[in-house]
Amino acid sequence: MRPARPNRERKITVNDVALASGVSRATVSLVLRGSPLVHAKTRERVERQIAALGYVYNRAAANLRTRTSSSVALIINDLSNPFFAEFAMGVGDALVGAGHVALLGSTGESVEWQEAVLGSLMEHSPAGIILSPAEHTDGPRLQRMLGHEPVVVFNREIPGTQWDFLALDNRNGARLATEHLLSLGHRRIAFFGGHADSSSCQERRQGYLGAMDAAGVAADPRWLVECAPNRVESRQATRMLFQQEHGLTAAVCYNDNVALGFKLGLMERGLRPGLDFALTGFDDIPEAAQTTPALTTLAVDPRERGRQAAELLLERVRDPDAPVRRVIAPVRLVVRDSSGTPLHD
Amino acid sequence: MRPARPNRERKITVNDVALASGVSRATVSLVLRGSPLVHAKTRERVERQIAALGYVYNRAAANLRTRTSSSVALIINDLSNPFFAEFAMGVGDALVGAGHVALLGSTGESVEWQEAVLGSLMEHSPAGIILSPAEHTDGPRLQRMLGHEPVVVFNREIPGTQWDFLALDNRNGARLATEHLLSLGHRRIAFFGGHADSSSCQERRQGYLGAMDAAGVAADPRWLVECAPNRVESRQATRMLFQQEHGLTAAVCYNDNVALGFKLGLMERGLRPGLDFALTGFDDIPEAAQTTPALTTLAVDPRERGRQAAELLLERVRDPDAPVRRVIAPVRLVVRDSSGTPLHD
DNA sequence: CTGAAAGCGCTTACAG
DNA sequence: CTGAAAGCGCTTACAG
Repeated sequence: MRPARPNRERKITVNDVALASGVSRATVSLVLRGSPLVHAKTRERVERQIAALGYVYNRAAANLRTRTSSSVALIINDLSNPFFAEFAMGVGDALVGAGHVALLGSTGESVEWQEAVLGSLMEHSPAGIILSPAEHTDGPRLQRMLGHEPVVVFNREIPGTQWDFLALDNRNGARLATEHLLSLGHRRIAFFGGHADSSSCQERRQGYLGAMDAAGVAADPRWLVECAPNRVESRQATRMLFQQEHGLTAAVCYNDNVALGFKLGLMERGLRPGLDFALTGFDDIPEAAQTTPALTTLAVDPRERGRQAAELLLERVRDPDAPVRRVIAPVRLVVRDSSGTPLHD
Repeated sequence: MRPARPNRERKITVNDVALASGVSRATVSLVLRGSPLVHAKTRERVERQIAALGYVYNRAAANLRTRTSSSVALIINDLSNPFFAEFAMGVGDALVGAGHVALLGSTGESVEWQEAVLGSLMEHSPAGIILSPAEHTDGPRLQRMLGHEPVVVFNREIPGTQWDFLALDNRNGARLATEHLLSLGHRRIAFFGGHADSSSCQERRQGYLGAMDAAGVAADPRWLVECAPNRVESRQATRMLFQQEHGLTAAVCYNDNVALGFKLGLMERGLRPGLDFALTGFDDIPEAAQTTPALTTLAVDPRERGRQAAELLLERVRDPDAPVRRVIAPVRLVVRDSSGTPLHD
């Protein structure tokens, strides 16, 4: 509610353009909106004045009059993660293409901050919200806060809400990774990393367990290791896995960062990734291809997901009564050195 | 200029709140803005109705009336780079704290796209612009386009413009890195990576040359190697450096990504980073601490830079006539394994 | 094809 | 302390 400072110079308005080109405001407005009602000569005259005066369309005023909005709130739980940064770029690109603009908010995985940011963004009357929610988001509370606002939820399901949802095909991705390791001869394969209470971790574990089961391999529950989805935690957590003698030869990691941390953990105890121990990741971050050995992983194309989220939201804005959608985006296995060559016992 | 769809339900306005609480619109407005003119009893009554009706303040309408703006355009050349993503988070945080919101645009280093994005964002009447410009931005053209709009330029100088500028202390950073390598006994030190026509590369090279000069070491011009500031290019470019026999023992790299690519290049030819060859980076991206050996680099705190940029801009908005500022943010040397132990010839 | 008038949701002097 | 009125920059029926 804090007021900002007014601009010094008076802004050029449709009025000024109308005066300068000798027509009414209404006509200028029609020209701006590309109406065919205006005579070509008149249009040309008006457009010349628009350029000459340096007129800038005031979309906020137009939106107020028409009770529309040309902005979309984009709330990202962790923008410092390249996956989400790429997603944000995709959203931004698609919105600009549709004449919209993204209002950016980042929450740093804090539910409180997320609420504050949402409150602030709501006052700018976005046409809708694209939300990559913070962990442990309170669904019903959020639902109450946002009312009938069009919302697309990305990546992480929010229990107790009825919004459009876009996510990766976590289950199939983990299944593909596991099948790949199985096909190389591995049997004692861990699933490593992620928080067991998050929907994406659960889905990936299901994919892993499904593949193990289908191959007739009994997965020891102790092969499911939880850890925060980042490199530091993962590196440390490898210790737990190797203190107990499980005889593991491979691991399906929750994501690339976990896999890269795991790799460091392997190297610390003298194991060579890809040779002594096989690994897979998830996300295909740029580094996956750059590291040595290069990381076998699942490509998820976050930029394209961003575009997709923007389109889903714009559709929802156009048709608020359409049935709620769950879109599961495909992922693609990218095989690289880290999963090694066929294993022969 | 494409119209969006109107919301279905009529929005709750100050009028509704006034009616429900039996006061005038003006009084509601005063309550919203926290004016002391309103009687405590009245205020309470109004606030109860605000909550009961679920009224949401329409900041766009208020801004229109007061001819102010509570948004800031944030244009980032490369959001997929964690450095800029962190910067964007810092900007966002500081803006939310000041009751403002960030309109996000990313350009992907394309000057054309940058112009399109700016044009689109300008129609939303931002209070000002924080611009991390694309390479080869045409200064005078941009200046003409943006007129007297408050602008803070980040990271990369735009020749031919007169805007506030925030950058890292590139010269001193490179100097510190070079001095560090010198202190370990290195003499044949390359400066590796970056585009020679970019201001930040020029500054870093100056810091490097200055330190070499001060140490009485003549830097061979062929030790200055250009390459795009990313890992892939850098890895390839190491070839050129080692094809010629320079007898180099260390390199100051343009940034961390270049250094990490360089490291891969070293390993490909059997050299051990930190043991056979010393390295430094610039930025202190999270990976710098995680890689093995950990990378000696310069910490630049991009999140804090974001906050700083937001504050600079808000000051500029408040006082458009204040003298133009050039703020050079300090950087801090972080010594890690990649620069190795003292060298004895 | 063009113009006069009303109104989007707010704030702000100005009276009372 | 509160209310009536004007106006921010636009668009949109409605006449002409």
